[in-house]
Amino acid sequence: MKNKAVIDALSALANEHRLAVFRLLVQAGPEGQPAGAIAEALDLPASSLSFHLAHLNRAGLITQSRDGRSLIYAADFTAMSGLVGFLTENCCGGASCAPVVAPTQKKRKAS
Amino acid sequence: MKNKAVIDALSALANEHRLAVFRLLVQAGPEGQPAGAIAEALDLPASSLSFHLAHLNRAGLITQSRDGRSLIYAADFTAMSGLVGFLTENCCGGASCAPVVAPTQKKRKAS
DNA sequence: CAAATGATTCGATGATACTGGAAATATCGA
DNA sequence: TCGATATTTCCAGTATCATCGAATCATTTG
Repeated sequence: MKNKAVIDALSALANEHRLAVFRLLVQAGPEGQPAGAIAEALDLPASSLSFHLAHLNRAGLITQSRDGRSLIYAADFTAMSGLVGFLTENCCGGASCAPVVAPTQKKRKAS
Repeated sequence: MKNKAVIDALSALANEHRLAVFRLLVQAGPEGQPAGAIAEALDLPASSLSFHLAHLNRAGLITQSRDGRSLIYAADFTAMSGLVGFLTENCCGGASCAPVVAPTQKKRKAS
């Protein structure tokens, strides 16, 4: 994964709404969701959502396909794993990060 | 890791210079590097670098400590692993991402 | 074709981020 | 204390990002 691609992906996810969209699509699985459903679930104006979807799409984190009038968006797991791979490569690859990742199972309800 | 913290970390890394700084510090290891050395290595004006270091520090990705006149910055591996943990939790936790992460080893240290 | 529907693009506005020189702060050594 | 060194803070100017209503585009249906 190129440096530029990593930055694009990071800045795409570095936004409240886009992170929410992405998580929603990850949960929705490979079948994805139409834009309208996302807008309703996240309570976002259509034009705003479209802006964010385009951003995520440009960054390669989600894919777009048409089904009739609806545009279906789905998370691109390959890109996601590439990003995580890049981060772990630069963090855990050499050092003390890896062992810390696993125990992150605790479900805390911090505000 | 809270949602807000994740966004802070992502947006901190979503910048060419800050990502470079962070990678440099990761490579530098727990001992870190003084601001001046970072500025020279990355060829950044002191005031610009200071801005970025403050940003990374606010996001919890790096730590600051003083050694004489020098301020030493070091990567915070815990925060980093928290971020990676969050991302994998939302990606690989449920699906097909995990298997892709592991094989990302071209040059690996003795296991 | 025309109407209805799902979604994008346009455009103006406000907010936030980045940059880097100059001035200020902190520390060390003589 | 003075001067040199390491960094930060201040400030302004510039650039980029986010918002969302209105207009537009694409598709289906009658």
